[in-house]
Amino acid sequence: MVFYVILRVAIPSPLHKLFDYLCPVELEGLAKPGMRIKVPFGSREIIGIVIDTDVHSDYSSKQLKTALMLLDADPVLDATQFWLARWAAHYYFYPEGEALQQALPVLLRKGQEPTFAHATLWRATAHATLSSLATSAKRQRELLELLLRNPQGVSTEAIKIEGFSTPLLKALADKHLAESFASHPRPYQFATGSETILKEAPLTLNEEQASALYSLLNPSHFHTLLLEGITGSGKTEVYLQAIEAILKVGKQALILVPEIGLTPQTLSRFKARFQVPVMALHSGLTDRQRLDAWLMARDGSARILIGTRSAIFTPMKNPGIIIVDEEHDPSFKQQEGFRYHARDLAVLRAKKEDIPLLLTTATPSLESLHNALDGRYQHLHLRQRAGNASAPKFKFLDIRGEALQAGMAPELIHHIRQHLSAQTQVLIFLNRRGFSPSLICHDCGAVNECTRCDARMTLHRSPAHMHCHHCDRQTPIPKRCHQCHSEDLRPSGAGTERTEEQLKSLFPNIPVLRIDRDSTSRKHALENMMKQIHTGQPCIMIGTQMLAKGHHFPRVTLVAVLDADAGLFSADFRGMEKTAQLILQVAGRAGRAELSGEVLLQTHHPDHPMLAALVTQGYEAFAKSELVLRQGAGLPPFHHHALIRAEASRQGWAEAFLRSIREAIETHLSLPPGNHWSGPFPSPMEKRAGLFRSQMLIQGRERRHLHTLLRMIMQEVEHNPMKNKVRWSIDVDPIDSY
DNA sequence: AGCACGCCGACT
DNA sequence: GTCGGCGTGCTC
Ligand SMILES: [Zn+2]
Ligand SMILES: [Zn+2]
Repeated sequence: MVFYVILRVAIPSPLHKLFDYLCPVELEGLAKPGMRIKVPFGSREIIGIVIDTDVHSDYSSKQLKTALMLLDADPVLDATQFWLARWAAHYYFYPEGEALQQALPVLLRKGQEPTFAHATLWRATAHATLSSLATSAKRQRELLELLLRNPQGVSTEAIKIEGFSTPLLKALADKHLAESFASHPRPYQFATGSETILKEAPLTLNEEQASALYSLLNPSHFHTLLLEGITGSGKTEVYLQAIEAILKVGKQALILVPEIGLTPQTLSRFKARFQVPVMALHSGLTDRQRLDAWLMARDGSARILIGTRSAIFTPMKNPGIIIVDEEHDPSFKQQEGFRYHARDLAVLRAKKEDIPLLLTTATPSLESLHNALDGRYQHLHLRQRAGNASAPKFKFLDIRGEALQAGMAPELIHHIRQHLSAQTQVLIFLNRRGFSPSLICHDCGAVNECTRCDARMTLHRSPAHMHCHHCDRQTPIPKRCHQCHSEDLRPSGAGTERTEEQLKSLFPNIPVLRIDRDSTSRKHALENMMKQIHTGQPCIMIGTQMLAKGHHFPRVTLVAVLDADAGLFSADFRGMEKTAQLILQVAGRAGRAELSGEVLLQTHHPDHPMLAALVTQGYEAFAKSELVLRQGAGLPPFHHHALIRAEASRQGWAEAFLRSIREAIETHLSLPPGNHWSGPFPSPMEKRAGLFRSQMLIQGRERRHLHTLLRMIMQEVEHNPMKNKVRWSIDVDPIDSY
């Protein structure tokens, strides 16, 4: 009898299973979990990840194919990554092979070696000293310093990342102070022990900051600190100093920031403070740059790693701390495919690696607040504004019965005029792009709708076209009504373009800057507008969420929110929370330093209890009463949600599919306790991008029982004859219900 | 998701 | 006749 060694392999395919292969004799003893392996799969050969070696298979050795080759001598995925990606795959019901794949840089998925690009390295020549350069040659001296600190060589790439230009390097080379040599090891390395960490001195902490820093670093083991502080309260300084402390003991820091938060300004803040290699992991990197960054993180040479959602899977050799900045930001939850929440995975990872986790925000998510109130997180506040700046004054502008001009009440326009004449800047927030959200026939009332979605087309003027924001369909602006052929088509409602136009005509001598995705899509457009704003001259900014995140406007004294009612009566139970967070975030742009700010909220509901609580008692009071409502209604974070979505090309198919799943389970199986199942019902926007959508919601009192039910659903889908006619997905802990 | 296999319409 | 349309089924 022959014994075969059998390998269990995760294959990147949408199938929710693992696959077994015979281990070729020459690979016996070599294959380890976390290694890439090439295997035959159907008619092709693909790269999978070894999950387990020497397993028992339900398939006979005759049915099993033989694995082809190992791609790694050591696991590419370290133990933490391997565990985290698999844990997330199970928790979010995503195929393990796909999840593991997403934890790897693209080049490794394609089978490339986990090595740095062949690079030209630079080092100082044997006789080079700083005194060989004139004191006036500041940048050259800095570059030479860098080279002197790294006698083993620095790659051209790393020199550029540090902000030195090629001519600068050439100047040193011409003076025979620097020389190049070929190699392909890591492009960057600091000798441990002798490294300089800081480039600039840290600021002095106030008492609250100092105690937050202390709580974060003590103990140095796993614990989660939720640090709540308004803009300008110095949260960043706290974590910069926490990073400094962990760098001093030779460890690395991982910082997650929201999708629009990874700006050059954010990065320069770190680079200005720290001497050590800072790596940004963002969508602008080439596959090669991403792999190099990943490798530098893994071998410990990159000390500070800043990235968006997917950076949670970046390996670290010496993990010291994880920081999730703006922890409430929805971009930490992936909205399609592998629907993980990076903040939640950060908790898991920090626990696994036994390091502190810092969550910072001005407006905690109710999930995090709930965890803090339950004692799972420490919760500290920074209540003092830096430089003793006074908090902005909030005021409701009751717009009931008011005649609005492009979304603005006369009193608002009056306020804008006042602030501008005081030579300060005004920021207007309207979370709606385009000129107008609908185009209506004045004679018959017909609305211009998207043919592929249950939604109105948005009118854009620059450039002029109709645009569906749900499926991206674009058409010319119609000249006549499609129903009655009238030519009297009128835009109804205001978007940023329309408000911009109105402001320009009201204030012809004042620059009006529109900041939204459309106006900033051209390269440097945003940068140029920011430059103009930072001259400090009076101006009006009108924009969407883009304005609310990341940017600081010290000369702004008036912030106006045109539609504070946006989330008030939304079908989504998180609407109120999202609106409150946005309002406070926008308000945080006003009145820094010596100028005090004013925040005007245009609303039809100045007496709405939640809105009033937010404005008069602050976010925390608001959030606590919102938590009470959630608890009463059995909503998250008290109960847990999972949303089963389905879509199909024909109306009714998606719903029929979901219904048959539900019926099959309810008639043949006994349900785990504590779950409340609702639906299927049509999605809030039933038709979108030409597909008809339906969904079911499951609310579970206990996670394990909810997951048991979800596993039953997975099983049932496998055998369901309609599964190929629909696209479907499970969303665990969904953050919206579209 | 890929990819092959297979069974009908319309093109050289 | 055969090229290709995409429905159906399978991947250890
Ligand atoms: Zn009409
Ligand atoms: Zn559409």
